[in-house]
Amino acid sequence: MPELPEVETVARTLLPHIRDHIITGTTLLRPTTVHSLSLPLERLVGSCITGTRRRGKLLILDIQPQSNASGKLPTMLVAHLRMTGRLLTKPATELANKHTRCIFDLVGPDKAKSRLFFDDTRAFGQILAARPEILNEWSFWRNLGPEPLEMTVAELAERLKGQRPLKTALMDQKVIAGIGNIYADESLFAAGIHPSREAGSLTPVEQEALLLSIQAILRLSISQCGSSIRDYRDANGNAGAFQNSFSVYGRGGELCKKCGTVLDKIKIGGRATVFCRKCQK
DNA sequence: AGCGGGACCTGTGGGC
DNA sequence: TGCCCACAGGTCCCGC
Repeated sequence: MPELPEVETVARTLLPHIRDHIITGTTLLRPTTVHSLSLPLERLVGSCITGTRRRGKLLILDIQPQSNASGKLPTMLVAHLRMTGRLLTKPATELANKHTRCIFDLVGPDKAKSRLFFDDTRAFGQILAARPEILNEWSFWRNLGPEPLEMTVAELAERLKGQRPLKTALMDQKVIAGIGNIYADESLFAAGIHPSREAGSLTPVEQEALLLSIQAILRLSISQCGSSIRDYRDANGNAGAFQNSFSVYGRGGELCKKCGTVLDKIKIGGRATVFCRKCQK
C-alpha cells in the first residue's frame, strides 16, 4: 500500500526511465481515473517530463511545454496511487491489461519509444494534470500537512490537539502528509505510545519521541525501498523489503518482538490497529 | 467538532 | 472443491 516511503521509491526509480521524455500520445481506459479538476490528458501531448517528486503520498511528474510553444505553461501530473496503483514504464509494444487505467506514449532523447502505464487493480487511484495554481483548488492538496521528514516537534505538537485517538490524527493527511496504516502502527510502537491515546495528551517528551520514531521508521523504510504487502512495486517492478522488518503491522496475535507479549489487534477509526499493551503506554 | 459507517473497487483467503 | 463473506486499503461524504 503506497505510503510515503513507497511513493518516494517510485519517484526515484521512475525518474531515469522518463526524464526528458516527450509525451507523444495518451490513452485513457477508465475516465473516472482522471480527477475532475484535471486538464484533458491529451493536452499533455508534445510536452516534456522534466522530473519526478513526491508530496505526502502523491507522486508528481513535472511537465514542461516543448521548446517555446506559446500558451503552454508548466504543468504537474499528480498521481495518487491509493492502495494498488502502479506507475511503470513498459516497452512500446505493450498493450493495456485488464487493470490498466491510462497509458502515456513516450519518446526519449535517444528517440527510443516506451509507454508509461498507470495500472490500478482496485481502481481507487486518480491522476490530475494541472498548472500549479489550479492544484490549489483541490482541497486535498491545499490542506496537505507538513512533510514528516521536514517537520519540527513544535509543528507536530501544534497539530496534535484534541481528543481523537492519536493514531487517527497521525493518519489525517492534514496533520502530517504521507503516513498511512502501516507507518502509523510502526511509528507508535517504536515510540512506545498507545495508539488510542488522546492526540492532545502527549507530554513534550512523548511528542519528541514520536516525531523521532516517525522519521526513523520512514527513513529506514525508504532505505529498503518501502514495504510490499501484496500489490506495491516500484517503477522497475521490484518489491520493497521493509515488510520483513514490521514490528506490529499485520502481526496481531503474534508475539511482541521486544517483550514477548501477545500483540493486540483492535479497530481505531475503522482501521485495523496492532500494538503491544506492555510496550505502548 | 468529531465520530461511525457506507461507498468506492477487486482479489484473497478463511471457514464451512 | 466450491461458495460466501469478511477484509484490506485511503479518502470523501453523509448523518448523528
